[in-house]
Amino acid sequence: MVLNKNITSRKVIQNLTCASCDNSDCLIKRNLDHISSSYFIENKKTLKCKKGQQFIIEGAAVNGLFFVLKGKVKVFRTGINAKEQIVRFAKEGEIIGHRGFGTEEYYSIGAVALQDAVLCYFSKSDLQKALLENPKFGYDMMLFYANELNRSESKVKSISQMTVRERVIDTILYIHRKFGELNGFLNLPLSRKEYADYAGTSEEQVIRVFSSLKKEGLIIARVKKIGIANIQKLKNEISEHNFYLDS
DNA sequence: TCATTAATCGCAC
DNA sequence: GTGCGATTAATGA
Repeated sequence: MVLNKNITSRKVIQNLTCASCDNSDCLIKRNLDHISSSYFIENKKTLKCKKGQQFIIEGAAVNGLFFVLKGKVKVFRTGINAKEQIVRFAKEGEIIGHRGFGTEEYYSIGAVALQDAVLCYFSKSDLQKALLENPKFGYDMMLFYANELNRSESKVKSISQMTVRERVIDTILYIHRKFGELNGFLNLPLSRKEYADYAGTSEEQVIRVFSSLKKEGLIIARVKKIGIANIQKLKNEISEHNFYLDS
């Protein structure tokens, strides 16, 4: 585990306001017109996170939530034998730590930046007020929760019913859907271990599946850069499970 | 360059 | 399918 390296010092930047932010994927930004309480926006903090830095620690007290302004993040849970289960990956505009909202007192997940990231942080009480005062905002938030729940439910199914090979393919397709491609490679470099942690298998299995997929000409793998050579064939392999619905 | 870290592969269970 | 350990490749100081 390489986790506990960089969990200190979160840098706070002051000069970023929601009004000047251009992140149209952000739930807050999208609802800025509906949010009347200005204190809510004023109290937000913007943090910079370096690559590999952990900004949510499992078991820490929940005081608010994070929105990803820039960068990519992985969210995970530590299981027995310190095994990491990656719950999801998040990109710009997504909420992190949302399950801690409401009645939960402690984070049940950890989160680390996969690349240099900028995060917006809102306190729980401010957010609560804003949600109560703005139905449209609350509704958007609810849609987000519904989506997350749906995805997490399909994930349970995939882990219990798919073979290792299918799960790895599913993971590749998930990354592809979510982060897209750049120069023919998935736009998110991940280690084999991270693929394994998401797919619920071991690093070795991922390597094995990758090399057979490579031989079959379905993917291209150059170290951390993974490219999809034949997306249709990959989709076909897991089509009977209907898993490419999730986000 | 050298040291560290990640990726592979073979092999036993 | 799983997991250890040796080997090799890649990356970073």
